[in-house]
Parts: sequence; structure tokens; C-alpha cells
Amino acid sequence: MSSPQTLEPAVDADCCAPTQKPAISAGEAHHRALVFKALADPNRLRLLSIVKRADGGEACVCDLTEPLDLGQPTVSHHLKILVEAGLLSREKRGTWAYYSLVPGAVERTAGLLASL
Amino acid sequence: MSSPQTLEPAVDADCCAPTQKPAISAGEAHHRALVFKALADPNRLRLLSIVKRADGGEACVCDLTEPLDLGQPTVSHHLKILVEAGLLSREKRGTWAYYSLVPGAVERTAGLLASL
DNA sequence: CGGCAAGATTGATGAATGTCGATATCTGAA
DNA sequence: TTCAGATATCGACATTCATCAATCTTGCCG
Repeated sequence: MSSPQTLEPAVDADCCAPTQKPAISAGEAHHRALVFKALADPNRLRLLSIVKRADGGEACVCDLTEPLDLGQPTVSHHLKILVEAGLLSREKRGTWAYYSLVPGAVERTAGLLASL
Repeated sequence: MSSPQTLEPAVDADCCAPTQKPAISAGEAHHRALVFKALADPNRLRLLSIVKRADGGEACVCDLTEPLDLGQPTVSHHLKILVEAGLLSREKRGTWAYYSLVPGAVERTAGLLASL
């Protein structure tokens, strides 16, 4: 195990790095990855963009199916993923379901990057 | 080469914009999704976190295999994805390969979110 | 030269994902 | 109540992905 820099293995009680947490925990990484997974699809990014620019800040599924050139079940599936990631919110009025950006969600996601 | 039609109706304040660009293009969405795909894995997020906090801002593969509990080929594979996404840079010195954060890459990625 | 260590690449495999067609659920109107 | 439209859910399929074992490439040093 030749290491280029002599790294003392696991003798904690060290003087010089008191809270040297080496990285975010596996659980925290898993949680953050869920949000980025929701953003890791072109059609979902376009959905966010369309909803953000939509009149009134909200759009229903029928307005989203055509510009993406996707079937209605597929759009509904993507919207569900975005809602579960905390990026979109859903409000049903009558027969229609209106989706809108969760306030501050984009800023919080950017914070997940900065605090890596 | 400059097209005279490249003026966009940006500052026409009160008048409505009839040709409202509905969203980012499919190609742009695809390009941005590549970056978020690189972030959509817990182990890659931990890799970024470890490299960011590493002494000197860089770490070699041998330092990354153990904390992630992954095999060396798998770590190498993840690092390649992060390099191709423009988040990490690779510098080979001797037998060792040192990875470090690309300056400003995290901020640029946050900008991809804000400009949706 | 030969051997060795670090890291990258290849091939294979099981799991996760995006998409669609068919169907179910729910709501307003006749 | 019955019908029609909007949306959600289910089942299936093809593709992508994460991981590992084995192998290859490269650079160091005896």
C-alpha cells in the first residue's frame, strides 16, 4: 500500500484536523442524488423550464404533452418524479392538474452543490 | 456572419410577447442533463466531496477507493464521468493520477439551474 | 533488462430507467 | 345515472447504468 503522501491510517486523537469529515455521508449522498436524478433527464428539464415560464407560473398536463412530443402517461410519470423530488407541486382543480415550481426549490438544489 | 435577425424582444416591457419561447431547446436540455447525470449518483457526489476537502485540493485513485468501498475499476469509471462532465480535472504525475475540482465548475452548474 | 505497482480499459451481468399501450380513477355535464 | 374528458396507474419492453473480475498500458526502479 504505497501511498504517495504518507497518510497515517486511523490514529484518531490527532492534533491537526479536528473535524476533518472526509466527505458527506453515504446516506446524505444518496438523498442528494435523488434530487439530481430528477434533473438528469432532458425532458424533465424542459418540463421545469416550461412550467417556470408558463402564464401564472403553472401548467396542466395537456399543455405539456405537445411541446415535449411525448405521450400523456410519460409526461405524467416525469411530473410525478419532479414532485417527489420536491421541485414541483401539484394542485388539482376540477378535471385538470396544475403543476407549478416549489418556491425556493431551485435555490435549495443549488445549495446542495455548494455544500459538497 | 452576424445575422441581423438576432435581436430578441427582451426589453419590450409592457407589450406582450406573442412568440414566447416556451422552454430551453431539446438540445440544450440534453446538454444540461449530461452534467446532472454525472451528479445523479451517490458515489460520484462523495467523490466530489472527498476531492474538494482533500489536502491540496487533489486526490489520487488510491485514496478514493477505500472510503467509498468500491473496486478500483469502478472508481476510475466514476472519475472519468466526472471529468467528461467538466467537474473534475486529471493530472498524471508519475504512476499516480491526481484529480481536482475544476475551478468554477460547481458555480456554473448552479447557473444551469437558475437559468432554466 | 525484467518485474512491479497504479491506473485505465474491456466484457459481462443484474438493476434501474424511459417510453408506450391499455386500463383504471376521478370529475363535471347531460 | 350515464357519458365524456383529463389524468393516473399498470404491464411490458428496450436501453442505459453501476459494478466487478480480468486484462492491458504505463512509468518506476532493481
